[in-house]
Amino acid sequence: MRIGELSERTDTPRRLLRYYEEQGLIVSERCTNGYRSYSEATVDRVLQVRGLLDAGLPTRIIKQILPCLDKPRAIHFPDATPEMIATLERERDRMTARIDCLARNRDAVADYLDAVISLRDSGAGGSSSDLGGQGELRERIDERS
Amino acid sequence: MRIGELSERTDTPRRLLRYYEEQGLIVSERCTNGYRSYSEATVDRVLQVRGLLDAGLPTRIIKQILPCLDKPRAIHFPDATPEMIATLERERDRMTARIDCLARNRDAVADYLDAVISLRDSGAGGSSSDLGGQGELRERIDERS
DNA sequence: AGCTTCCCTCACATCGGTGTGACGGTTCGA
DNA sequence: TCGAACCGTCACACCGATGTGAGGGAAGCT
Repeated sequence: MRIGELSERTDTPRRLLRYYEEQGLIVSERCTNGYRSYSEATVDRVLQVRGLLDAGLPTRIIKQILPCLDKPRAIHFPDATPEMIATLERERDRMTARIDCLARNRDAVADYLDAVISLRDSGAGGSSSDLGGQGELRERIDERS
Repeated sequence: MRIGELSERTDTPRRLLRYYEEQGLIVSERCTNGYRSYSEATVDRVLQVRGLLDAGLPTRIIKQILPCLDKPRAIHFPDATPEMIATLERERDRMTARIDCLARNRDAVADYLDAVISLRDSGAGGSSSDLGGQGELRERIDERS
């Protein structure tokens, strides 16, 4: 498939597809005219890349973890140098930290929404003040990195 | 506490603390000389902000969800306009998507690491090829946004 | 042939988070 | 009283992800 179709199917500007390729996140072949040609699998790859980018990982890191993600999860581990392993372990832990932070805060937002919605549905209209209501709000302390 | 201490305790450049304040993510009082003065709670707030920033949320969004996160989780819902609620719901869902994407990929990295390490420990030294080994690698397909 | 639509490369612009330094005031200990 | 260490504002610079457009081929329709 050419870049236009890939762009549509992934909802990603062509500009960015070329950029991702330049950063080594996706690959393409070239037709006899210079057009880029992508395999079907690139669609998922692009979606994956964009998800990670959106989750705050820089292209540099994404590029490093991509080899872990290759489709048939074959047993072709590259050289797997100790530094490479250390890097992956570090990134795995950073991802875990991100997940925890996001989850905590998402839960807080969700709780807030649940409370405000049940409040609204049960009649009470106004804004601030009032203590000693019937809706119990559990504590939620967050910190992190 | 003044900005220097906050900076040390949160491992955050003063520059950024001022920036976060400018973006409305933290607040400060001012001493009689113009020095900023922070409450103890600001330490956690800064950590929280940095965690979210690191997880890919822009300050604009963080600012919007912060009211949901206030410490005693009091019942002082502000006006809570419908648009505000809609925004929060959207962000909650985006955070969930991020979490899922990160978790999937983190698990893939973790599996890869487990495999490569157990392989190394069980003797086999080399690089690529070989199919039909004893370490079963489960499939792992990811996509997303 | 001409027109439209796709593709190419190149390059400059923007935006958000961050680094850095200039320049000046305050606090405090030697 | 001097100097070090702290604070303030302002402003320019950087980097990574992204937008945008210029200038030019290639493919396909009519």
